[in-house]
Amino acid sequence: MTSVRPGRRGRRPGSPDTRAAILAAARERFAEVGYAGTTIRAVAAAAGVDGALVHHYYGSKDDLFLAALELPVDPREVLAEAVVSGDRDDAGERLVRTFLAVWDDPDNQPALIALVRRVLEPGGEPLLRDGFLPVVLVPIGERLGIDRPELRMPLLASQVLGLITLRYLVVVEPLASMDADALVAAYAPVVQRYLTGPLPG
Amino acid sequence: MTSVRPGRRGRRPGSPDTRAAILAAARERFAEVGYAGTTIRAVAAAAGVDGALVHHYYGSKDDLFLAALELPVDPREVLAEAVVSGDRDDAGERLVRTFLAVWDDPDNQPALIALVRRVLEPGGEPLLRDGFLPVVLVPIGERLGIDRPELRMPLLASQVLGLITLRYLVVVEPLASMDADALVAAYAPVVQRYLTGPLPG
DNA sequence: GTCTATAAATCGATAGAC
DNA sequence: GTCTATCGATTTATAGAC
Repeated sequence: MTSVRPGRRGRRPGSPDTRAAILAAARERFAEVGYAGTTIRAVAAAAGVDGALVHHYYGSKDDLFLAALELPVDPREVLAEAVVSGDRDDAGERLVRTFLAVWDDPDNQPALIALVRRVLEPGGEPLLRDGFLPVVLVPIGERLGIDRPELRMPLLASQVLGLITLRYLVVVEPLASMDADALVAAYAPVVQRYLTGPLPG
Repeated sequence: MTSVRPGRRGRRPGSPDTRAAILAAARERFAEVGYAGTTIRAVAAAAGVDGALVHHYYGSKDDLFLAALELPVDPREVLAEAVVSGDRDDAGERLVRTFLAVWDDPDNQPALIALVRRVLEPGGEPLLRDGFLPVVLVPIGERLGIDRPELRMPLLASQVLGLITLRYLVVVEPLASMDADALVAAYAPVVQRYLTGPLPG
C-alpha cells in the first residue's frame, strides 16, 4: 500500500505515510457514521496513531472533514462530458450510467458517501441547495438546451438522490445488489422523462 | 391550546400542561437538528423548564424520542385505504396525493421530519429497511396485486424518499413551494410506472 | 514526527431540597 | 411538580516533553 523509496536522501517525511493513513481512516469514519458521529479519537485509532497527530496534520475537525471530502473526480467534468455529448434523447441513460460508474468505484465511495451524509445531516443543506444543484446540475440542463432546467433538474435530483440514499446509505435490497445495467434499465426512462418529458403547468 | 377543567377535584396534574409543552418542544428540536443534534437541555430551554423535568416526565433521551415520534396517523391505514381502494391504474396518483396530504399537514410535520431525519442518520437504517418498507409499503403492493412488489416498492420508495428529502428537509426550490397538484402531476406518472410499468430483467 | 498530559466545554443522568 | 447542584463520561483542542 505504501510505496517505499529507498534511495531518498534526508529525513523521511512522516513514517510510512501516516498522513495519508489518517486521511483514509477519516474518510471511512465520516462515510460510516457521518460528520457529527465521527470523533478525532476514532479516526486516530483507526489509523493506528495518537489523536494529537490528527490535529497536528489537519488542524481542526472541520479542516479534516474538508480534506476528506476532496473528490477523486470533478463531478462537473465527468457528468457534463458524458451527458451533454450525444443525442439528447439518450441523455437520461448516459446520466444514470455515469452516476453509477462513479459511485460504484471503490476509490470514490467513501468520499462520496461522506459527502451525501453531510448533505442529509442538519446544517448540510446548503451543500446541495446552493452547491451541487445550481453549480453542477442546472448548468448541465442548460447546456443540454432543455426548457425550464431550474424545475427539471430538481425533479431529476429527487430521483437520483433517492436512489443513492437507498442503494449506498440505507442499503435497501434489492437496490443495493442490483448491477448497473439493471438500475439503468429501471431509472433511465424516469430520468429521461424529467429531462425532456411533459411538465406540470 | 390547553383545555382547563375548572370543576376538577384534587391536585392539578402538572401546571399549564408542561408535559405536552416538553413533548412539542422535543418534536421540533428532533425535526430541526436530528436525534444526535438534540440535547435535553435545549428541549428544556425551548419548553421553558429545567432539564431535570424532561427526565422526570420522559425518562431517557431515547424514551423522549420514541414519545416524540408518536405519529398522529397510522401510515398503514391511511396509505392502504387510499391506494388499494380504486382503479389500479390510478394508484400512483392516489399514493402521491395521500403522501403529500399527510406531509403537508402542520400537525404531522414535526414528527414526520424527525422520523425521516432519524432514518437518514447513521444507525437509523433499520427504521426504513426493516420497518417502513417491509411492514407498510411492500404489503400495499401485495394488496394491489402487482407482480414483484419486493422490487417495485423499493423503486417507488427511492422516488418518494427523494421527494420528501428535497421538499421538506433540504428545502430545495421550486419543489418546496409547489402545491400538491403540481407535484402530483410531476410524480404520479413516475410512481405509476414503478407500480405497474415495465421492469428490468 | 509522535506522544503524554491536560485544559475547557458539554453531554446525559441522578439525588435531593422545597 | 419543579428546580438546584453535581457526578461521571466524552469531546475537541492545545502545550510541551522526547
